[in-house]
Amino acid sequence: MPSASYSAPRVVTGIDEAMAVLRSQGLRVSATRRAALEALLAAEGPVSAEYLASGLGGRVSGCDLPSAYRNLELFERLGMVRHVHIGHGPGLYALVAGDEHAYAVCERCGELSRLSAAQLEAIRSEVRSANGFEAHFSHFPILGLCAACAGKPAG
Amino acid sequence: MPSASYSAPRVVTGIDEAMAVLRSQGLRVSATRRAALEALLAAEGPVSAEYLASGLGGRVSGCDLPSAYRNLELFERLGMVRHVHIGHGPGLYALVAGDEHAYAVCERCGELSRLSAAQLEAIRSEVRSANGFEAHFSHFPILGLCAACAGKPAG
DNA sequence: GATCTAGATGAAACCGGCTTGCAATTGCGA
DNA sequence: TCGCAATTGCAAGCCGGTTTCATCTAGATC
Repeated sequence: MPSASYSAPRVVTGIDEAMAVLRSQGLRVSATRRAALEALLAAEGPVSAEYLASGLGGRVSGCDLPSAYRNLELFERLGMVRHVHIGHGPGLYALVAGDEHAYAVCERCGELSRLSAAQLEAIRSEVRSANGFEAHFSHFPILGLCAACAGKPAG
Repeated sequence: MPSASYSAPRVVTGIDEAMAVLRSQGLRVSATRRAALEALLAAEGPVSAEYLASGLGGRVSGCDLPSAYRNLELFERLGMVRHVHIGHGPGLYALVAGDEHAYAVCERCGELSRLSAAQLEAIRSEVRSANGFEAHFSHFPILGLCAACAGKPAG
């Protein structure tokens, strides 16, 4: 599920900055959009559209699910938000952060491991020399076997 | 969507070999399973469960969709089949082949590029040294920008 | 401040991919 | 050949996500 349109990342750190981005594109700053952005800023990690629409479980103000999807897609197009797919559940959305990172998931035990920007760059450089692709690994996790499971025979 | 259970690859090249694998596990060789395996052998590349259930569009005998999914999942557990997710559509299933490979998809123009086993091994070795993971890239494609799109400014 | 209008919202229905429940069927060992 | 558990097909259901459309509202214009 590659995003329909890829856009340059745009790091926003506060609600006013985010709303300025909207206005600079001639888009409206509605109560719903403000709520969604505030929820994203308040969230501690990537959250599902449903959780966001519920106002992080009631902690902040929410909106209906289709609107959440519409706005998340918009924010993503503007480069303020990215979404990841980890596991079988829904996609998880988060504001674009300064430090890029990615996840690796063990297919056998489910262990989740985070790769730093430096580690990613080494891998990316290997892909670049293989086929010229400028890869990022932020949308899908890297799948495989963690060190512990790789040592054991296949179940 | 990592597979629920990872299993060692088991390359089968013919229908008899595949049925022997089933029998060796105490599983039944039903007409439906034989049909599914013959369709997979006849398919020219990864196919969706729906296309498989239709008997590759009527060319061979098919079965109902839930049975197709059940059997594909079984074959995957036995290591004979793997499935990939490329683009937004359904997962695509194929018999495990001798030559491992993976895909890279450009997020902007959609270009699909195949990575050889040797190229993959170089990338995998980089991941291994980063976090000890034994990565494979056969379930999700590697996403990024192809050489051509990476050169142009973000749209 | 009142008016106007395109852009945004919410409610409901819809969609595709996949799974589950269950009665009917069938492979295959005895 | 018989018996029964594994397997099947059908129908319904589930879940993540999208579309439709009438209503509402941000914000430009007067």
